[in-house]
Amino acid sequence: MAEPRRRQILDVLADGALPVNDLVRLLGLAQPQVSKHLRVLREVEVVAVRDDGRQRLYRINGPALKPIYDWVKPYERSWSERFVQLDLVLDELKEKERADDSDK
Amino acid sequence: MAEPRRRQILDVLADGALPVNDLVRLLGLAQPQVSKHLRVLREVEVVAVRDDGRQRLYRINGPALKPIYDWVKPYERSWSERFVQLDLVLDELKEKERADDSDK
DNA sequence: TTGACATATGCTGATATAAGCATATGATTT
DNA sequence: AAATCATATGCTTATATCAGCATATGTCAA
Repeated sequence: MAEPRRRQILDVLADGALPVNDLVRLLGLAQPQVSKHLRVLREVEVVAVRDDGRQRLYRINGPALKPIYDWVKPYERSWSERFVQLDLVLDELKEKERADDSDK
Repeated sequence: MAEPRRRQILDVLADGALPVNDLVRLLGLAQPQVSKHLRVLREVEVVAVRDDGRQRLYRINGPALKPIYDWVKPYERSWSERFVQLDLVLDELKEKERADDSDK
């Protein structure tokens, strides 16, 4: 899922479920490649399939993304505006301190 | 960052900045490996360094994780309790429907 | 400045992963 | 049943990535 093509596939699927061939068209990749990437995504369960006649509709499986969310969430704090500003100030102070030290 | 060792490093750093050798001890990896992983993490800016005497203190750079957060956040909805329950019900209905169809 | 400590980099071999092509499987229409 | 459409899989080659070892760079202490 670090692979850019996978991200791309997921981004496209974000707008809703799609059959494989639509993905092929939208991404400009060869069909086998797309199927293989989908296989990987399926195995990690970040994507789900539903058979629809001769097509197979792929959609994003939201819940599978929860672990990622949980992992990143604690850091949300560190980029919320107020804290970013505060960190900048602290960094500046730290720099100043270093400068003072080397003056000694 | 898909690499488990990187995740491990980040998890350890989550508790605060650490010098390389502490990471080596905590992770049980060889020092060069750790340095290399840190290099990668540094390049992606998901980690920041501060020189401290002969040590180099590494810490997590929260803001670099924001893009991941932003990407995953839209799906938060899909695993929040109410919706998960709803989805389960819908899936069951769908199954039932399939069963009925094959009875025909 | 020499020695010891902390960290980084270069190189090699092993392993994983993707692309590309051919082809298999499975469902649908006639 | 045959032809056709949609998707999946097998195989090969090219490329990326990691571990491990040796060694380089930079910093502090005596």
